[in-house]
Amino acid sequence: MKTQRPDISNAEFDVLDVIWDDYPVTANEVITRLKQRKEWHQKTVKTLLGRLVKKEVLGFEKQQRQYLYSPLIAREEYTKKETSHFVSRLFNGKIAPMVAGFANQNTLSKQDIDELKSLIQQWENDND
Amino acid sequence: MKTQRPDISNAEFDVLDVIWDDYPVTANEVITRLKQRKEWHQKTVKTLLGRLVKKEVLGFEKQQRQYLYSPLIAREEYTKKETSHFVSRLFNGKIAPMVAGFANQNTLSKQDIDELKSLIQQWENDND
DNA sequence: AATAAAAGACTACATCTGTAATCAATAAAA
DNA sequence: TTTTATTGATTACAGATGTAGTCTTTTATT
Repeated sequence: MKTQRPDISNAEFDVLDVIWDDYPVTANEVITRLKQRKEWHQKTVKTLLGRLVKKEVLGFEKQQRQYLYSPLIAREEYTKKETSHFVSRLFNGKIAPMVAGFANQNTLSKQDIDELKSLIQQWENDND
Repeated sequence: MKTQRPDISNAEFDVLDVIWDDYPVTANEVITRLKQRKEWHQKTVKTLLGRLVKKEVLGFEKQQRQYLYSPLIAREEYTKKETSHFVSRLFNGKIAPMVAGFANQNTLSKQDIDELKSLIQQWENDND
């Protein structure tokens, strides 16, 4: 059984993303949060919420007439899987070339470097 | 003008991927290469080639009755842009958390670590 | 020369996506 | 209590995508 990733579209991801920030949330709160970044009609957001529920990416419980949505997948789980998938498709599963490409396209800060060093340090502690 | 990424679908990417390996190529050669990894009808491959041409991701020149296809975008260009986009969407543009997530999901080899170290080394040489 | 095979062009069609509008049920307001 | 507003459910619809099939034009074959 291959590790499966739920198929989340771009628009759906934007919705999920603000829900991960803090949940459970009502549809209205989601709409409000998205207003900061997107120019979506509320109906659009509701459609996306419905699709995420159908895809079993979101769950909800009723609070009177409204729903309180919560993610059924943790952000970390999702990003880890997507990253593996991405690196495996574009970089043959090799992380260094991806970082190299990123560094070549973007500017790395001292902090980025320090964090990477720290990761390496940790790996070396675990693997001596 | 925002840096634009040509919109290449998953299936289209698989086609482009084998073309990047070596080109120019005829449709038949592309079909042959893809047989190793996909179970696609040749008509399917031809459709994808046509769509990539329409999207100006591939160019071609006639060789008698056949076409010889070549990419109009370098693999490196494409992967760099996709990576930036990916990291910015899923990790707020921060590369270290993405590497951390990857490392947590996958096993890093000594070679991966060495390559990362080397990248850091290089950055430090350039930024002292 | 008539026929078949092959290449690309065009067409097909179900599903997914982006982006809502309408409908039905219910709660709030007048 | 009749009206209105609000919530989720259902429907809409064009363009993208996966996955081919048919049509037209050439080039091989017989």
